[in-house]
Amino acid sequence: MTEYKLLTCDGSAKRAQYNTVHGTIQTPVFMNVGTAAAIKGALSTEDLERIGCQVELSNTYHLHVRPGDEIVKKLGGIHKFMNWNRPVLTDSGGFQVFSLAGLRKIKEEGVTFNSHIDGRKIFMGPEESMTIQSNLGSTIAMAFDECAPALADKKYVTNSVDRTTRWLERCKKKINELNSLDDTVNKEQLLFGINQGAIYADIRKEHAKKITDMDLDGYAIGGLAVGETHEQMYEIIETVVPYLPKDKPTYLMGVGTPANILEAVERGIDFFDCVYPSRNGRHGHVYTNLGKLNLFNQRYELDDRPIEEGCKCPTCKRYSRAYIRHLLKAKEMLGMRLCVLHNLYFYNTMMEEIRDAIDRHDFAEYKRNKLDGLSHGC
RNA sequence: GUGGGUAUGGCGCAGUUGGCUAGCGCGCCAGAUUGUGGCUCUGGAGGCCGAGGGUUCGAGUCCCUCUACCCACC
Repeated sequence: MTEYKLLTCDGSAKRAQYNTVHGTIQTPVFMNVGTAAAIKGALSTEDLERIGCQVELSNTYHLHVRPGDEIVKKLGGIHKFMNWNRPVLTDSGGFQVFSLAGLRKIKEEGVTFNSHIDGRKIFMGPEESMTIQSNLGSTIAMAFDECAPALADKKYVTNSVDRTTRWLERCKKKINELNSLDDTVNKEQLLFGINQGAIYADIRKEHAKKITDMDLDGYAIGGLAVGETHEQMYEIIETVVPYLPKDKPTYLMGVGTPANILEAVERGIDFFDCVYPSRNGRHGHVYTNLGKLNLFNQRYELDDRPIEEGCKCPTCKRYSRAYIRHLLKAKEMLGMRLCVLHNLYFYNTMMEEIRDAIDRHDFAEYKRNKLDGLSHGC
């Protein structure tokens, strides 16, 4: 059922089609981030269809603490729960080990957190993460990893990555067991492994080789965009990608700006996700082909133009910068919603343009022109 | 009309027994934010301290007059 069909290559850039039980994903793709089974900013699944969202990303940890993965399972799994029938990728909770630092204790078996909702102690290891993701029934489950800080020293990173590798073996074993159970929501749930190693090329390389040998459904590069420079990030992608299988999807986790995405596609990445379009949208920062605008700025007070002339998103077809600015300043929910709709449409449309450019073997030219426009503010 | 109270940046307030370039919250103007806590953080602009006079080396602080507003009583 699952098949990664490589359609075209343009340099290192890949154009592929990924067939899953929940439908086909055209790559390169940007996954729209809906941590708690919803895109923040009051977007509905109808909205997501309207703005070209192919994959929605959701989060293991967040759904485990609320409403509880058992509840989602009883309600038929995350697709039925959200009323979204296209692919869903669930992040493993591994990143929360890193982002909720201070609230956690890492051991070989797993990690003890304090819930950010009510403070209660939660234990999560590879098996727990896989069980939760299985209960959710997402299309793609992510391995439970540790995202070490970019500035961590080499010794710490070596130990951390070794443990992440052992965790990955446990994830694989567990998901195979879960997929073969009778009452499993999605018996064809896929598992992506995650490459780690901070900014150390040799650790990254070794780790990439090891996880590739484990023959997983896809491969992510994690632990980037967490404090290192853009140049370091691009170098690491160039270091790692050659060691990952060509006939499997690659996923750069948590990245990034439109410019980051263009650079990473050029280096062979298929999947992306980032909170920027939604979080920035909520904060009134909107993307255009001529740079980013901050709609809170006073200069838009009397600006009756759409966010971007010619944009076909639901927001730009009807509403002005001045009106959206007013909504944002008045803290009206509609203000955030209109900005998030526009931003996700912008990202999804950019990915479509990228796919077309690769199809035409014209990616380099497309990228140059796009970056030239974006450089005004992105 | 009488008695009491209050006047400090757009709004709400602090300003100790008079003592260096008058502070705070909100708002405003900008900037951050990369596998999301609708959060948070960082800068910045803006005040002849109601008006006038006086005491003092020195007054937002003390005294006098006036003005505006608030409360009570007539």
